[in-house]
Amino acid sequence: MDKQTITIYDVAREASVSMATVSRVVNGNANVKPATRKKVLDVIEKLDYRPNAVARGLASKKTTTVGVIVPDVTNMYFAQLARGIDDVATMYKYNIILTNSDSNNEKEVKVLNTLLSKQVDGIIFMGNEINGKLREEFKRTKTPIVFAGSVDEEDLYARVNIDYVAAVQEEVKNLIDRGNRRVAFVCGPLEQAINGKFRLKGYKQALKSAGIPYDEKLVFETDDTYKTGTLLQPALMAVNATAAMVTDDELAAGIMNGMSDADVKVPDDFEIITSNDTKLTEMVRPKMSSITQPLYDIGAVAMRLLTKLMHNEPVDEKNVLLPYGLMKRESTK
Amino acid sequence: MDKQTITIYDVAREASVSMATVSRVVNGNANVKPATRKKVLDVIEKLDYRPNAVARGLASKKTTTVGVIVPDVTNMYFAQLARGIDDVATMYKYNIILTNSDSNNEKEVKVLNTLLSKQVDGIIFMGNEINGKLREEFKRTKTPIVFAGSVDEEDLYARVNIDYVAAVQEEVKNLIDRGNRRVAFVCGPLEQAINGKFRLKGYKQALKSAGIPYDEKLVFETDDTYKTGTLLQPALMAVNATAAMVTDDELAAGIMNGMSDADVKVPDDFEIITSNDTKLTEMVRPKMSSITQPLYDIGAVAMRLLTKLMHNEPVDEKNVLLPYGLMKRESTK
DNA sequence: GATTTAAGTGAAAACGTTTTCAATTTGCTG
DNA sequence: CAGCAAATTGAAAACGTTTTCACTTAAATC
Repeated sequence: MDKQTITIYDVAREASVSMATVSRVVNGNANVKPATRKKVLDVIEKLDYRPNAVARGLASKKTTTVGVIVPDVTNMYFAQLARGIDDVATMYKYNIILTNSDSNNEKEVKVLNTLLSKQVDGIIFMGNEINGKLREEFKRTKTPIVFAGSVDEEDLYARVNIDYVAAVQEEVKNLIDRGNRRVAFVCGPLEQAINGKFRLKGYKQALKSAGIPYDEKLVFETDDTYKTGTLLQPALMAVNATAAMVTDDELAAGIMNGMSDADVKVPDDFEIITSNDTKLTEMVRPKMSSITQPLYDIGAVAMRLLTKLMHNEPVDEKNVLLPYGLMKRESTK
Repeated sequence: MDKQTITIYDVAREASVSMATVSRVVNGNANVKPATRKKVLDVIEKLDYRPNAVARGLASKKTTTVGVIVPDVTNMYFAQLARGIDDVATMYKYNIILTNSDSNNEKEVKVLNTLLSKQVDGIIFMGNEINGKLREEFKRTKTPIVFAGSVDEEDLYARVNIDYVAAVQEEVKNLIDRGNRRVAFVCGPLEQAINGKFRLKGYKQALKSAGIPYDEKLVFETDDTYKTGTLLQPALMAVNATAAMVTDDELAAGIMNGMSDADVKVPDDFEIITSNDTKLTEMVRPKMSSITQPLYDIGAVAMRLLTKLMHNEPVDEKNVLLPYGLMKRESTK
């Protein structure tokens, strides 16, 4: 407990300079005579002095730490985003406080507040349902926030995404063009804007363009889990769907395996296209065709954007859309 | 920038008490008259005061933050551990600074030092090669450290694992008993003690018990990636292996898919057993048989152990071994 | 060599808490 | 109602930095 810590004051005394000077050399301030700098550096080395980041944070009001709120790191989609975030954070000398929210609103609010109390310099938020309470909390803080892979209907916050509407529309169109008249839309909670307002919109637009009436029975609102996917086959068959546009890879994998287990051949009897292009798409058999998103980059760009915000640099566009694509694998014809 | 923050002093003035009293009510200290407590609480509410955790950390020398060093969150094995850690950390009011090391020694040392400079109250380390420099750094800090899913040959640090030797031995024995005379051992870097000293030992012991001579050609040292796994089929066939004990699920999935793509039937022509029992084992086809490890629990128990260390509570056993098992799925006969 | 300017340095005041210690109140006991 | 212990409170000193401002010193100019 009584660890005798070496402070800046010890260094100052030992090098017979003032704390201010030590602080200057530690922070690479130019206004120090080379000779003094060397002297101080030597003492630092000798005493093995390590600046205390907490004290530094209090004095400078910068913690070089950012908060990252994620639904669940255990989901590859978010894990890959998180990795992108951490890598560029490290690049800019920031660290990340990572917290799992389970997309639970109460937890999100709570964790946001503890992050703010810890004086993080910025926040990256993932999660797509920004309801009243949470939005309020977002609004009252001056700490920069950016959303990663998460939409903001109100267009208030910086964020980086792909064009979900266009991507889904395009792929559903492809499905239709290949002869599928009954394309299911299997998604996570519709309350989440990314599903309910964006992807669903793309789905509807594709139907409309093809002159196919929208049939509510074809949309399946789920919880985005593998398990749920495996149980969906009977329901999908019951509505005569011949293809599905799925919004999550684990969910899609579940559906696909459920189909295979029920002897429904993918893609011959049922086509599946998924949305996140995580590693998983390559690991399952058949490999899943997917909308491609630069997951790592979404995280990386979001973090980069956040550094700009934190340093008061101008940002040209706060709604960043990264390019998407289609990776045709084996779950579509 | 000039965000007018409400400090404890503002609250004290407004409630006409001293800072000390405010501090007491904020920290739930019992020695406050109920009436004063209420008065202070009201002012806190009214002013919307939020304690500054950085100042608090400086004064109390506790940051309620722990550092977590992980090779790569993008690997499900670690993601699941991390999730366990975060959940119990939250339970005990801690937050987690998560950093990816890529098992790179230089990065590990660097990140450890920045975590220490940030005055984390404890550290959870994942990674299995504790070489000179890193070990040195570990030794010189008084900050509690626990290893999660990571062995320590020197038996110095608290850690939570399963009995890798026994688990591997048991499963290799099963493979042999089923008639496999040529069982390959496919692992990550042998430099890492968990592979080179523990699992390999179990493998050798199983061979020995069965009177099968150890053949170096049957051990494949890899980098634990899916991609590498997919390329291994020819080499495995070349040495006439009929089964493989694999140390990582993604790697195993790669091998299995490589086999299937080369028309080698799993498990009829080649049996595979993997080691981590991540979600992935259920998603691939055939589903992979695996040594089961309570991944989430390893993380959770590690964090729980760390809280004890941080609070100077006695710990009965610093080398915690959680139970393992075997989940027979479809990649073994 | 006197004067001006720039470079280098230090003293001390923040930063927003916790914590120690002493002082004051309060509640009991007899 | 004196006397004492217990319960409440406040003043002020940490905690380990950064940062401002004024002061020296060294260099540059004429």
